[in-house]
Amino acid sequence: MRYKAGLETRDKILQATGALIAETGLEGTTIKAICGRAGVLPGSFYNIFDSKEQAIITVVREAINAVDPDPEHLGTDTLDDLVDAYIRFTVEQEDLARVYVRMAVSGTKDNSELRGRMLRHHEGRVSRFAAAIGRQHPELADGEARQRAETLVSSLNGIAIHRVLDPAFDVALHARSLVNMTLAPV
Amino acid sequence: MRYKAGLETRDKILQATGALIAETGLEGTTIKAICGRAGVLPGSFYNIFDSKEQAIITVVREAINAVDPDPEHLGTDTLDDLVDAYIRFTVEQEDLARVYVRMAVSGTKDNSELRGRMLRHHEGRVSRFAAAIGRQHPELADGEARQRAETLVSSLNGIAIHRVLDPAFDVALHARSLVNMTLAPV
DNA sequence: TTCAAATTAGAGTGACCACTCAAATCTTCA
DNA sequence: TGAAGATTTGAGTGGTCACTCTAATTTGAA
Repeated sequence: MRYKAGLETRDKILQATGALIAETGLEGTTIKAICGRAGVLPGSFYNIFDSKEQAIITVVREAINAVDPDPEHLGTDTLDDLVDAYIRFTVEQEDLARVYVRMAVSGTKDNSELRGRMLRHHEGRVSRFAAAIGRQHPELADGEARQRAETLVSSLNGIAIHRVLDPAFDVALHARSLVNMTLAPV
Repeated sequence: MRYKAGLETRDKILQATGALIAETGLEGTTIKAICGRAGVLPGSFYNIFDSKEQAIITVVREAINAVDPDPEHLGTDTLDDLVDAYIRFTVEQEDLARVYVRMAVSGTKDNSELRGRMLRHHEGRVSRFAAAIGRQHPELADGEARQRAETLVSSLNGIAIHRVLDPAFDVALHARSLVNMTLAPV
């Protein structure tokens, strides 16, 4: 992918993939549908992406990065910023959020490739949450902040998933409640 | 299904389905595999179940019921009992837990059939959690107990899902921490 | 013993899907 | 401008899958 044409094709494919996920879920997002929508042929698709999965992962990752309150990882984000970004992704991109969850639980228990990647992503998020907690409450031991971050992030995942099931679920309310509990003194 | 033979076939199919889910995940759990393992032919399968999905749902539901601390819904269960049962299902039946989550997030946003059923199930669980919280802390307003139960159950879901991704994740630790936070005074 | 209904047999169906490949064409830069 | 390499073309492949259908067989109540 060194020429302009390749980049344009890539963009068209990613856009078509995102639109299809929103409209038809993962079921409707076939190679044929993606290519048809993007005005591209399967050969071109596979010239750029190794697999359908790779294209989908790219779409999700870019959407997640788009709401990052501190994309450069400068450590300037507060816990509220981080939680906000998380909620925004969940609420504004619910279709992608569903796909994200779905990828996480797909495959067998020893399908380590994708799972490892998601764990690393989760790990990074926990670290940032822990750092933000530490900044806000310096009296907290590092280990304590980290454990609270772990509980918080996993719990937020649960909130997000429930919202995927029930669009009326008040994500913000429960997220706030979790943050308060997390920052409460022992 | 009025004769003994039909019931036996049903059992064989459910057992084979459960075993296949544990061994190969949802991908390997095809009609062909189920029938082969159960020593049954597709015709028999479809004489008893309307679809593959129905058989899988049956397996999951029966496994969840099997760990219910109060199957008769007498209201004798404590919050710890409920959380324990939840954790047990997550840890001991991790393959089924993964399938459970997967079914929840499968399909499109308006695939209301299965989703509605799971929401009702979740709703029932929240009610029992709320009742247990109320029994333990009668000074709490009903609405408050219920909201805490909602946050707790959703958060536990998140914990469970993370455990599905990372078998080393200490579910019990984080669950306990959540319970403590939930029961803490405002 | 009879017979209607339940159950099994098992080959078959049609659809769909992710992905491939070799030839043709285009793009860039030396 | 030439040529190396990037990109497109698009028909094709091999496979899998959930599910169906009709005829044969078995069951159990009357």
